Amino acid sequence: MTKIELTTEENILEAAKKVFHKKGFDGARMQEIADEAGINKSLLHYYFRSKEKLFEAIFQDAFKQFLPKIGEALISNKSLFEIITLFVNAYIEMLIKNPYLPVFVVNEINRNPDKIIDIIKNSGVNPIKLESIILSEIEKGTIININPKHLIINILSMCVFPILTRPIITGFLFNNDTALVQEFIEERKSQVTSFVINSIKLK
Amino acid sequence: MTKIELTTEENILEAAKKVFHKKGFDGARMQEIADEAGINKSLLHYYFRSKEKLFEAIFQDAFKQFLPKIGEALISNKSLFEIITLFVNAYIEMLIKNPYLPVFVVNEINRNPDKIIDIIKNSGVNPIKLESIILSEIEKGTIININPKHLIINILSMCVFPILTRPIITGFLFNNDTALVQEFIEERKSQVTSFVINSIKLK
DNA sequence: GTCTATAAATTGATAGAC
DNA sequence: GTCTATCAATTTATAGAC
Repeated sequence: MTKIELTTEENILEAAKKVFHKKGFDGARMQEIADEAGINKSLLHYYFRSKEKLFEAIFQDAFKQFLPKIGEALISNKSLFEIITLFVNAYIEMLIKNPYLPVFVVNEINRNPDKIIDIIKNSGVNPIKLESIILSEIEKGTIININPKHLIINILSMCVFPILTRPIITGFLFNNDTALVQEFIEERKSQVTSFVINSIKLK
Repeated sequence: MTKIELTTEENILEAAKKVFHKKGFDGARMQEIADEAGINKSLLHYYFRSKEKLFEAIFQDAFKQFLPKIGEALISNKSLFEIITLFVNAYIEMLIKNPYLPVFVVNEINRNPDKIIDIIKNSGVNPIKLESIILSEIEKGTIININPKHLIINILSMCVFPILTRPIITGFLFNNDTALVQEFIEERKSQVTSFVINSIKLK
């Protein structure tokens, strides 16, 4: 970890991310963000006009990161199985590094769908394009006939859900042994990949 | 819908459930719960001592309901495939009827894991017992060799995730066509079932 | 740009009449 | 049991000195 000199604005954004991700909009306090950033509360309003504005900045970032990116995995004509393998590994790895991200995004979107829709519109994010790839693989006869939307949701579900419910899993499946849970989450990368491929490959 | 005469306490609990599920603990207001119940704010404190106490009552109920119950599906020596089919159908059906339940539970548990652990302990809920059934099926050679914990999480993931992320799915996969999304969620029952069985059955 | 002081509004909770 | 009135604490936001 290199200690980099941050501008005040970057400093605020980092502190706000930490607090908003952990407590959500309703639970977060401007005072706590100021303390976390080591500055005065008024400065928050000086840089961002209101709590809402500051939140929007944080949420946009979080949402973009949460959205599945298959860009890198798509390069250079890889097979669907390779794409799935690469994506699952990269996505779970990102989620491990940002454990609060899924709860934060999912919660805020459900609590305030209307407000969020506007934020998303302004973020210029595009829907994923994996669907057509899956369809062409079905036509080619590489995989079984399956509704691409369901396949996509199946994959995402199995990546994100364990992160979302980690505290419950820890308690109920692993008797609060956090080391075992960490191992379990790591295993998901290979487990999800093989579970999916096993289900859609032609016999 | 039959209009049943409710006691004041039941009335409060119903209103509190509605508000807490939708807004979470931090977002919920005692005033709003009182309005929803058509009573005075002070009465909330008369029946339940504080906002926290009222919340605990609601959360315990929600958590119990959220926990997968395979009790009914286990009766009378059904095969694993039948158990999975019955469970997935019943669980998704329950989630459709309680769309705010998963976000509510997942969010509160992540925001305040310690507080929640106590509540869970007092609720007397037991860990699920599907694991041993899966293991015995593997020994019998009915299904492939798979880590039961991963299989269980896979199934739960694919049931719950679409409900949790419904607003995002609506926007990105269905261009905000809510009727299509409803149909999609209904399809999950059969899609998840066959996806799972397809993956674990011996070829 | 950054701080102190304070306003203005909200909210959980209680006291007390009926 | 139910209501009115009100307190006490919190919290976002602003005014103004430096």
